[in-house]
Amino acid sequence: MSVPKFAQIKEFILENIQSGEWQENDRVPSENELTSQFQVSRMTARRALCELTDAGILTRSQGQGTFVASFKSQSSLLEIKNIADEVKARNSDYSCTILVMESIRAIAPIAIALGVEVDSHVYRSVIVHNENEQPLQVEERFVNPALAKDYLQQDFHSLTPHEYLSLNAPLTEARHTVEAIMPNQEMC
Amino acid sequence: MSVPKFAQIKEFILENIQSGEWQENDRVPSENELTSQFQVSRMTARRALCELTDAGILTRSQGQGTFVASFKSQSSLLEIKNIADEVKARNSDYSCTILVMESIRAIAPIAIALGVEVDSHVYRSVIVHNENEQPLQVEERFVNPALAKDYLQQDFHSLTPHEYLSLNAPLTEARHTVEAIMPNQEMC
DNA sequence: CAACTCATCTTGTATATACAAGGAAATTAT
DNA sequence: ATAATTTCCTTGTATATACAAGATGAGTTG
Repeated sequence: MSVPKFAQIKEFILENIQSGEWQENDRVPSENELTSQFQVSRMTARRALCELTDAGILTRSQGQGTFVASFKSQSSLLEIKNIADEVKARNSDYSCTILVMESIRAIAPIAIALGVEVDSHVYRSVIVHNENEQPLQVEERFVNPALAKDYLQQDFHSLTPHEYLSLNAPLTEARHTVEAIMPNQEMC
Repeated sequence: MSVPKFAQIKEFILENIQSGEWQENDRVPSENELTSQFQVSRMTARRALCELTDAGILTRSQGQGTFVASFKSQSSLLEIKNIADEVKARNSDYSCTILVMESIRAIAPIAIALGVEVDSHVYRSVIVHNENEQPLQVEERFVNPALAKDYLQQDFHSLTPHEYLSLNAPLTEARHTVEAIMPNQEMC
């Protein structure tokens, strides 16, 4: 058994998503269906689904099924989730504050780093990560809009769904605070 | 069964780490030991260990055992790992380049955001995340050194251990490139 | 028609079991 | 004494099974 069965099923699912066969929010085969299709036990099919869910590629809902996660709610959420886990392991509590979330014109160095033209529009976010109420990190991010069209919506959406964080509950106790603030007042 | 058994075991392990009872790289109880201590099946004990491993709190090695992960290799690595997963799901390949990794003196707005004094030392990193060779995000990070003493070593170390990424293999195909470059040439 | 119950499908938790494979230490053979 | 083998403990993969719990729709009942 060179490549484990559960990994084969994961590949199968990933390929269907990558090819566009299964779109966002589409339903993917249930545990029982995968059990039949791949001639494996339910636990093995389940493992594939669960690991892809942990990775943020799928979402699951008891009684309903498993679905392709919307790409919007990936990058930032996962990141926050894992930073939260780490902080929790260090016996702390986590929170973050979004200072800035905007679209700006790229100044030269940013444009060069992103490979876009100077003065073209890029997305920018500034987030403060707090540990025990104390600011731990200031994270500034510039995003190439050509490659991530809905970055702004993505992060704005990722704040409202308190549900998502509730799902990953036991370890995650992240708290989101939105404080839309004037841009460009703290950099340069 | 209000709180699942596997979650209780996770809590037990986390508490021992948080209290300092189990230090970094210490060995934690094996699946069989947890099975006896908590009177659960091996699969349940295993689940607790695996989930904490996925969260980056533990590391496992076949034949050796399960150990408390060193905190150094957490935040940045996990983050990279998950961004990599996301990019993979979008049918892309991922790489990142560390442009800057340094200790600087905080200018006013950064100092305020981090709650430290102006001109005091803070850590700063600039990382470019690439998708299909194209720069997707520029991520700049300022870190409060009082709360994360080894941030610089942390990220420098996180580049050499190619092993870590190999472990999380199936989904992760991250590639690290270090290009130590002069600081402060692209911001302001 | 409305409300309720029930069957059914889904995911979630948990167990017992089996074998494979890696690592380390004790045992044995050279 | 050194080298090879064996043994044991560890994690990794996989199965079959059981019951719980959420969601949905069909059917029954009022």
